[in-house]
Amino acid sequence: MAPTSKPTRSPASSTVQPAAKALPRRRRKEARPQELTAAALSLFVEKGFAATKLEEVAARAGVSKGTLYLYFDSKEALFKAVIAEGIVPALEEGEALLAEHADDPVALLRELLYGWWERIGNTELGGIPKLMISEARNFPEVAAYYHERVIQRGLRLIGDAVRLGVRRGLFRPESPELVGNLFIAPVLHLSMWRHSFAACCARDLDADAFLAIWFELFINGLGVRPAEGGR
Amino acid sequence: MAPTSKPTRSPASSTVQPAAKALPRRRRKEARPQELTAAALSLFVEKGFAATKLEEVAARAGVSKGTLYLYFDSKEALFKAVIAEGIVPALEEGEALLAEHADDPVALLRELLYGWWERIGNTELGGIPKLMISEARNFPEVAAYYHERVIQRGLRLIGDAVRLGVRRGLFRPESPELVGNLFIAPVLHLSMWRHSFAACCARDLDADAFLAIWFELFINGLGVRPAEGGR
DNA sequence: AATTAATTACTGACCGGCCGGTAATTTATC
DNA sequence: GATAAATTACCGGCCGGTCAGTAATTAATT
Repeated sequence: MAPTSKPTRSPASSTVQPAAKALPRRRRKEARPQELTAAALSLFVEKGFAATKLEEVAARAGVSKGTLYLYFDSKEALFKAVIAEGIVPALEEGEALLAEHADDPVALLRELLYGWWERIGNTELGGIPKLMISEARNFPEVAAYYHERVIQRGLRLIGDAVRLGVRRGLFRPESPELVGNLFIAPVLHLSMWRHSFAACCARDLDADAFLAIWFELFINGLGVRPAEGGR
Repeated sequence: MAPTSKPTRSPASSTVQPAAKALPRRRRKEARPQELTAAALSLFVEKGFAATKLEEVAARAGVSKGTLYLYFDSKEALFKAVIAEGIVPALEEGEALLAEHADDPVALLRELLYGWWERIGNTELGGIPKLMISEARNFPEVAAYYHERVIQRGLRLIGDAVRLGVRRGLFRPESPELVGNLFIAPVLHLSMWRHSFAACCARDLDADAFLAIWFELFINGLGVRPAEGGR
């Protein structure tokens, strides 16, 4: 970390070294942006946005810092590109599921849950929720960008699925917004755990078991009840 | 964030100014540590650990940076003191509830949930979960400290409550560790939301409604079912 | 009680290293 | 040899941590 205070003793190499040894210095204008955002993603996820040095990003992409500035105007611009490229496609896939399973809200939610896990949570992209939560307050512009293009869109999708279930009399009629937030909270917890404490000093959770229990508990808990109440 | 890149345009004042105007320079050896940890807590919560400048902490405590170093050896030492002072007492209170409600696991869980919200979540301390998740990987020593003294202890407490309910035939016999993580995920989500997006560019959630729905859904979902299954 | 001596809490200027960003230069390609 | 691509050298500001010195307080001496 380079921020205000270095991690003092970060485990990984602190010396910046090129990914590959001095290659003959190729020119590959087309491939550069992707290589840079890929390198940036893994470093942002690993150390956070503020703590990641642009020189490292460049080195991991096999390029010099100056080259990075040929393709991105600033560190924040690079950040936005990482988000746009990484998350938005997966979100579109999720929206396709809505039409596909409109007749079965429970199956839809299950597809969304496991689909998210496979396409995002269980991937390098799974570090993005932690990244955004961590940096939102210090980089409001990026946060607004993410909130508008990812969070609102994702919550609308879940909310639609919940409304579908309510309309069919499968779920109790609670606020779709709150229920949507409830639905994602445990999976976000899972991915954030993996990218924080589990990455430094704690056991990881059993993801498959966790998701299975959660889905069952959620559907069971939201379902219309027989007679008695938890209260 | 001071780290590798400044927030560039952080909303708040970036000029450091003393909390009170130049007082005659009092000497208050006894009160200093508390004043410093209090100032540090609010700044850490507001901007994160790495992004908080020690000069700011000192200024908010009405003291100079040099004085801070008379009481704490380093920035990390200050961090640990903030954690220890802020969270541990509340945790002890929670453990007292276990004995008090050993006969009624549902009531126990409700007390733990709402107690946490009142004593931590709805307080300045509510920023600590986000803080720790954000900084864990870059400051593994502090993370280990927090994991050992707060997380493990808290999860053990919840796990005990769940085991109690299982033994009485109220809850289905799922892994107490996973169920414990499930139980806390939404409340952590709530407090982290408040200290990230809600603090910069999104609406806050209705905490009371959120907690009520969550508790009902959780108890209802974990309860032994009649016959049919969600799958 | 007044003066001085010794102690201790506190200050703020300063240092060294770091990193985002820029400009000058070199190398590749046609 | 002209142009585009990439590198290297460099700048300026920032911040954790240090330290020589100052102000407040207490103790000793008369």
